[in-house]
Amino acid sequence: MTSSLQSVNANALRSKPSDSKVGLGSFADFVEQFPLVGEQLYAKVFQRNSAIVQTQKPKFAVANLEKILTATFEVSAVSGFDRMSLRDLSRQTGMSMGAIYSCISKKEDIAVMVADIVGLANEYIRDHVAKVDSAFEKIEQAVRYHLYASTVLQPWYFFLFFETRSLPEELQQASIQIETGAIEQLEKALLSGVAEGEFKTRDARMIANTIVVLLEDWYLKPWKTRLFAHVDGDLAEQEALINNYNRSIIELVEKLVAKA
Amino acid sequence: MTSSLQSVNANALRSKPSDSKVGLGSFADFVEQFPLVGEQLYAKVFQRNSAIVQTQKPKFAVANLEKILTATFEVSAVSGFDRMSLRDLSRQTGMSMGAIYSCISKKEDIAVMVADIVGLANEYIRDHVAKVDSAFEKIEQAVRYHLYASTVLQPWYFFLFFETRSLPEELQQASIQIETGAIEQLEKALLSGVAEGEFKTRDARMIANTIVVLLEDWYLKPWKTRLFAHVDGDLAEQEALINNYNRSIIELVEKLVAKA
DNA sequence: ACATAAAACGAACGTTCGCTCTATTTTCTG
DNA sequence: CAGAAAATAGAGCGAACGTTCGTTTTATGT
Repeated sequence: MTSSLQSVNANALRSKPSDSKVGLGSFADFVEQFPLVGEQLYAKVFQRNSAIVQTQKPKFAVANLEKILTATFEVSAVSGFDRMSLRDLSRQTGMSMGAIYSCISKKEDIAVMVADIVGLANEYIRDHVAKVDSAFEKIEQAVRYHLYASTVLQPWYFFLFFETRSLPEELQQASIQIETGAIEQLEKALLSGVAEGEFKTRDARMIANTIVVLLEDWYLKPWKTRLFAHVDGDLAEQEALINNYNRSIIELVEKLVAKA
Repeated sequence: MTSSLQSVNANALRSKPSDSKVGLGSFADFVEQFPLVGEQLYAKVFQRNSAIVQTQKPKFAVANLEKILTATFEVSAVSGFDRMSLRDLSRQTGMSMGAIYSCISKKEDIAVMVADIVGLANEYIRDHVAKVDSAFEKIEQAVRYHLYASTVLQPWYFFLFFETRSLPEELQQASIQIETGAIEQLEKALLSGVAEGEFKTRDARMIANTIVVLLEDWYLKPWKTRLFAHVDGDLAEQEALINNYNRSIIELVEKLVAKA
């Protein structure tokens, strides 16, 4: 019960994770700066999917998208997207069938929009990491940014993982490539660290893969850390839990690469 | 492309993994000895679920269960259990609707039987590991046995992971407990290794959790190692791939626990 | 060869699905 | 505050779902 996954110690409450000038600050800072939080998130959903969203007026569209997506996450986390009927969705959102279909045009559209946002979030991560120079810091920032983004967007990441098969075929491929892309990005960073003498490992791909599955674990099994039990609760507590898990991953990587 | 996840070197072809007297031999040995392979598997399904299986004569029941479960794995790996209609299943098995319903009594029963077998396999793993003394060997054997079992039963493990939500509530809990149980078992082994001075780590739970997610990765993402592309093919090649992945995990653990 | 019981069959059942349609209400605009 | 435009409600559509059932076929024991 004193394990790093469950307990939160005082050190973890620090929020000064990196000294790089492009480095990411605390989770609180991230939440203020990340473009896919709160109202901005659903505005972005509307903006990027105006082709499939039927409602034209942003005011209504954004509000309805929020209702629909929130309800989708709630219902389908329990029973899955396929078992969620549009009548369930109507009940949960308080919207009528017509209201829902004046916002989306097919049930599948909901899944498509989720895939789009998660893909966008991963682009942000990729772009952010590309700005970092040192190999080790690349990894540190990739892990941190990914944890932050997948905390804020936990239901989105979770949904995409489990409901990929509800997507049109082309998007299924794209969704798999998000994972392989993340592995390759980390592997590249590790290999360049080895080339520059910063790291020592023969097993870059295994390490990269380990990092990725640990990151997936964070948003797939939140009950392991009880993070999302208080999702509406204390931001400082969330911060502590993330920093704690983040540090566990980084320490693990340090041991694996025999960092110089 | 020379990474440990994808390449197979000559060393990995060895099949003498352990010197313990209760230690597990090669994958080939395991396949001969494991009670949930080939015909025995479906006989066991029938035996343990005779209460819900409608067909009485074992001869018919076993043959039909094999058809139904095989077809379920094939269809629902692509489209998910919910989207798989019993008409799909009828087409894929070559059985009529009536024939299917003279074997099972509800669609849900299929998922229940899968959960039962995976649960049983994990009991075998637990019992096997309990016989081992040394802490490090406990971990080694747990990893090896788990990889072997989840290779042989890959569609079963895969299905249970993705379709837990199709189970009755009580079994959903049980299915989660399989994972938490595995983590706790490994954590205990690690902690006892620390107590005996065999290991040195402050982070037993994180390491245990890392092992478990890597084991899950093996059966969830077989395309990463292309293992199951030749599932009907060369046993020696499978053996090599498993040993390779197994060794990657063990080496990783050795680095993490600073083994004495 | 026959009798009996189990198994296989497939059309049909009631239900629910995703989705559409239109009368009505709400919101925006001049 | 009037009129146009947009959004809504919820009944209704055909299709597909899981399941049932009366019947036929097959296997088994004598």
